[in-house]
Amino acid sequence: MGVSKTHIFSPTQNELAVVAKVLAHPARIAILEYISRQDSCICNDLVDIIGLAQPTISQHLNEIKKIGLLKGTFEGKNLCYCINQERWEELQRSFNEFFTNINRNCC
Amino acid sequence: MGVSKTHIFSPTQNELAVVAKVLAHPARIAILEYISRQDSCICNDLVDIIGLAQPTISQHLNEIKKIGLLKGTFEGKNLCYCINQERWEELQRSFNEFFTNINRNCC
DNA sequence: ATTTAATATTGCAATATTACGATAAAGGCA
DNA sequence: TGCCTTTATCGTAATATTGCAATATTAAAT
Repeated sequence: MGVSKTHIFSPTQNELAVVAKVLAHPARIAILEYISRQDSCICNDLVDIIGLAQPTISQHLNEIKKIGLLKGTFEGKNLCYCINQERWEELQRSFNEFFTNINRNCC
Repeated sequence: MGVSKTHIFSPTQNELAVVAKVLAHPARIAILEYISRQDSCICNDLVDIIGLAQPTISQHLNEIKKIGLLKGTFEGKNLCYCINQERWEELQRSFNEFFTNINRNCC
């Protein structure tokens, strides 16, 4: 069938999976890393830096935006994307909780 | 084209993305959580617990195994899957490093 | 108002993922 | 040996993802 049966899993499990899916592409990892390295947040050169076509970059940015990780504001003609700090720390906590809650003392 | 252009990204970026992709499905999150809750590591009831067909569970286990997160050993008739503690901690460090290295002081 | 530059959207092709029925393989047990 | 139970693999259908060319949109600049 090809459909994820999300309804049989808990909200927590689904949310973690959704966030992981956004991180599951090197371009999106690279985009996040690049934005974080910028002093200002003008990022209209992502296309040149990453090496993917402009529509593709736009789509990846949209995926990242969907989980609330980007705040976008206009600065003149150009769009300015920044990382949403509160959301970022929230996700960091979620992942860390997931990793530490797993009991590995077996075998 | 539909192909991830992995060659234009760094090994670190690709590796993080590969691991995130494994976590990007609620069934695999649920499987990891279930295995971690077991005292022993006999996990032949995953099919009943998760609610997916046996071949599907087998495939998910295989995805998790591919990134080295599972150690499998035979115990009589049944296969025993356990979490690979060293690998688990390694991935926890990778994710934590990624999350903490991102500079969010902008906007 | 027209041009220019940056980003978004649409449409489509190639490929990947998800899921399961059918079947195979392997070990334990009668 | 033959049967049962458990896990793996194959084949296939449905859907999702990735990527880009073409086009649309938006706002600044001329």
